[in-house]
Amino acid sequence: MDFDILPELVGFHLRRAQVSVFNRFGRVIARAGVTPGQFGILVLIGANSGLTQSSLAKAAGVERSTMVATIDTLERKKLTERSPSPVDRRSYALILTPEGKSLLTKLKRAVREHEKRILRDFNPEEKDKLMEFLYRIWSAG
Amino acid sequence: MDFDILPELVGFHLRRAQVSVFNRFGRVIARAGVTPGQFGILVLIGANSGLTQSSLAKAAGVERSTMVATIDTLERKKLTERSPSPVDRRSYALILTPEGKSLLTKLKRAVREHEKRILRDFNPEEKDKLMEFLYRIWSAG
DNA sequence: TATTGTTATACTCTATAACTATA
DNA sequence: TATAGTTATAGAGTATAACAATA
Repeated sequence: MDFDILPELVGFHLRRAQVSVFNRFGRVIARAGVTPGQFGILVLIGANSGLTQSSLAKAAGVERSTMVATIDTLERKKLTERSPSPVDRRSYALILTPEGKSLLTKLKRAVREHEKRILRDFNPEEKDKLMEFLYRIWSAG
Repeated sequence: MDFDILPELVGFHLRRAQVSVFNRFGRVIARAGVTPGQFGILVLIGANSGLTQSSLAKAAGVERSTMVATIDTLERKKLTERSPSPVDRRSYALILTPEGKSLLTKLKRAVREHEKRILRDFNPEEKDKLMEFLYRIWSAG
């Protein structure tokens, strides 16, 4: 198969690497019943307890309406809760349940292991360079 | 907003950079009525004229059944054709129409311009390093 | 008037399983 | 028996537009 110009394109390599990493990460955490996207949401709620769905949606880069089903799913799994906001009766203060906190701790360990495997033949300087390159591509967007 | 461990994860930066690049690329070629995925398919057909849907699906990393609708779409746009295979009556020989060839030439120019913009503050050594890193991540998967 | 969460709806991308016609 | 293309179907993931409650 001739891939023509594709192997010269950073977009091609970027997508192929990202799909590969996401698939592997997805398999690792599927055992815990969550997806890579849900992991990200749990991290954000864990580190910003009491935030609203709107600010969470903005941080995750999706619409408010999209976040509704995401939070519904996490609530059904008993990982998060919509607690009433003390200051604004329109909104909820999102928090992790004890089970959510406990699972998040385990997931963070799993993701660190996964990252080590991804970067197992990168030395520390290469890892720094990679992170810097990816950050520069994103921030130029 | 506290992103906690996310900015330490290569998976996070990889995804964020890829989404950013794909969105920008998508806007560039949307004027021509095609998506990034369809661009990739056009490149593969262009460089491997007469290939079958099955081999194309395998190269693109999707199921045969998924490729049906993709080719239907490109055919509706008059960019590709299912011509009869001279050797196997079960399969088609996929080819670009003259319009498909002409559009692909323009799209390749657009993607090269787009790549230049993405990498505008990468020097040649950095670009090589980036491509190498992404290739290593994918090939280790 | 503006914002928060929600619903209804639709569209894209993907997979699995079963079918048909060929090989 | 096995393979190429297809269909039916389902499930993520996403967006837009409109709505009620509240600010």
